[in-house]
Amino acid sequence: MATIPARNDRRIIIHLVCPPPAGQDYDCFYASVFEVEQPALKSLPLAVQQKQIVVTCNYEARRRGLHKLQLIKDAKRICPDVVIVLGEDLTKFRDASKDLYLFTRNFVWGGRVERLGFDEQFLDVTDMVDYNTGILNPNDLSSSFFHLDPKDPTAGFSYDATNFYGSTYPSTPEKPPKQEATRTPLETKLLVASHLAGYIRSQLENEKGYTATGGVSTSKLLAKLVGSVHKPNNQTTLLPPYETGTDGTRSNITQFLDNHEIRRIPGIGSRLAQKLRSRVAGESSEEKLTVRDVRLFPGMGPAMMERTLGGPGAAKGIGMRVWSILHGVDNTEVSEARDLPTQISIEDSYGRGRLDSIEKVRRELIILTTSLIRRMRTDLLDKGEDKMSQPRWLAHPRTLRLSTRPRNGPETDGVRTYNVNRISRSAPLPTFIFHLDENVESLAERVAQDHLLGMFRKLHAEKAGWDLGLMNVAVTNMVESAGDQKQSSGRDIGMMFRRQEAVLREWTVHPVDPTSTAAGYGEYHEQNIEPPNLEAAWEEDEEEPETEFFECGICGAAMPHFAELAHSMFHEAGNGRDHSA
DNA sequence: GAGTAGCAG
DNA sequence: GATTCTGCTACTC
Repeated sequence: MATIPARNDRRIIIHLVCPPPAGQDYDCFYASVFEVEQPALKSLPLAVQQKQIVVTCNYEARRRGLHKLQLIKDAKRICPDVVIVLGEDLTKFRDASKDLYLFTRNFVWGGRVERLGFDEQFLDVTDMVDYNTGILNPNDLSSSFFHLDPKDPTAGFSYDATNFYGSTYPSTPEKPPKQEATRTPLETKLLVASHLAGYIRSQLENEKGYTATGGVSTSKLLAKLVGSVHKPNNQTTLLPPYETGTDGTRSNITQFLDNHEIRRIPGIGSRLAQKLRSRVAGESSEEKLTVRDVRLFPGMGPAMMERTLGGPGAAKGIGMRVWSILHGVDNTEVSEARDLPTQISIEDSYGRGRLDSIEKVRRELIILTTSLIRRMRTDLLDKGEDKMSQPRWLAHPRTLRLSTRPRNGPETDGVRTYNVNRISRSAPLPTFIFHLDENVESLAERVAQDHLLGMFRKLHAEKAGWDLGLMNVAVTNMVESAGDQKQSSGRDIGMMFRRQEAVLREWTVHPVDPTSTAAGYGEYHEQNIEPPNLEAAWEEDEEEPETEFFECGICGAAMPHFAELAHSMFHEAGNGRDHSA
């Protein structure tokens, strides 16, 4: 038996899809947003259009034979009375998604909610469930109370802890409800969590008008997969046992995962599935491959997996990672709420002949950049609480990227048949883009004219002959603004110390040790600390920043202004003149 | 840092 | 298979 990493079954994770997918991988979030806006649409066949395509549609449309990624003209032929709404501008969907996310985050201690796309969320509810499992009264399970706030005994909801809320896998309708005494601790926690999932789903429906499918288990992988067992508008909890017993009882995880088609497993995309298929089923097999087929293939293990999936370009440790997920082992954390995106991009696609001259390109670049700057202003700008305070950039992207997709793909390289279809160029983002006193259109024109067009010519050196299917303008390489009082004061003292050390190292001259700079740089990455950020450098375009120095009254050290807060906290924490102490 | 690949909805 | 309009991570150079 090959080794796999131990599964961490101490966590409890809930996965929500909003709204529930109705079929295979069917997401109709966009359609739901329109329905919530205009409830009359619910009973009509509704399709959301982007370009020539139905990107998604509601249940009624689906019932009439429409489906995702269908051509508009086919949709109209099949269902002549279909209501078509335009969904190329994602603003509305982005806003709805954020609203739902902030809503669920209210319930979850520590804000442990991660978003996946617009319509999915992972909730790490370990602490809430542990707390509420601990206070269960075994003598009166049927009238339990779930505490949503340990400091407010009235906050929460009543529930019946003798049974799971919603469905389970395996479903056990024929068996009588188990007595609490016979439940394992894990089973009890999952049961309690199922009621929390049900409560959050009902709140989502009552308060926001969105139905959701839920999955409850101990990892993101399992919660997500089990959530799609009972759809729509239901939830499923993956029941223990999670381990294969010595007495031969089968792990429900293996049971559950084994029948899944390999491609359906999150993390196994089309490329990995293809590689696995050719290893296990031979080169040109059309058959659907299940997790069991792969797992039980003779000689299969982490090593063969690595040989199958590894190679140049592959992620490190891919073999072990995939081998683990086939056994239901996924110890990836639910990432903490992120309040800033790591990149923002705007793209549009173009029909034949729509983008075949530099003048057309220029016009489109201005349009794209206008949207991009608007998005930067809504997503990266802190508007300030009162009218007196100045808006402030929360982050400064440092890189501008232009991507295009030539209509027939780039030069076919003969070996690879599949379409690697985007090409891109990046450059430093001009800092005038952050000017708030200039109007968006004229900023966009400058960016397009003075920066993007040059990048475009690098991508497409030929003066003519190209015909582009897509252009995308992005800002990436986001650097959060440091020195913001609100943010800084929220951090713990340990964070301050590490920041302090990093800041000082950067500003200390080490003439004898040439490795010191590199060592300091490495630390930012290891500890995930931002390098010192010269805020002033971003504010003005051509001018050199004038760094104001602060002199510490305790130790006499001089430092740039941004280090002052960290430095004084260093002393407040009881440190004296001697920094080496 | 630049550019690409592959994952996701 | 790729079609839409994104956004994330991680690789190579």
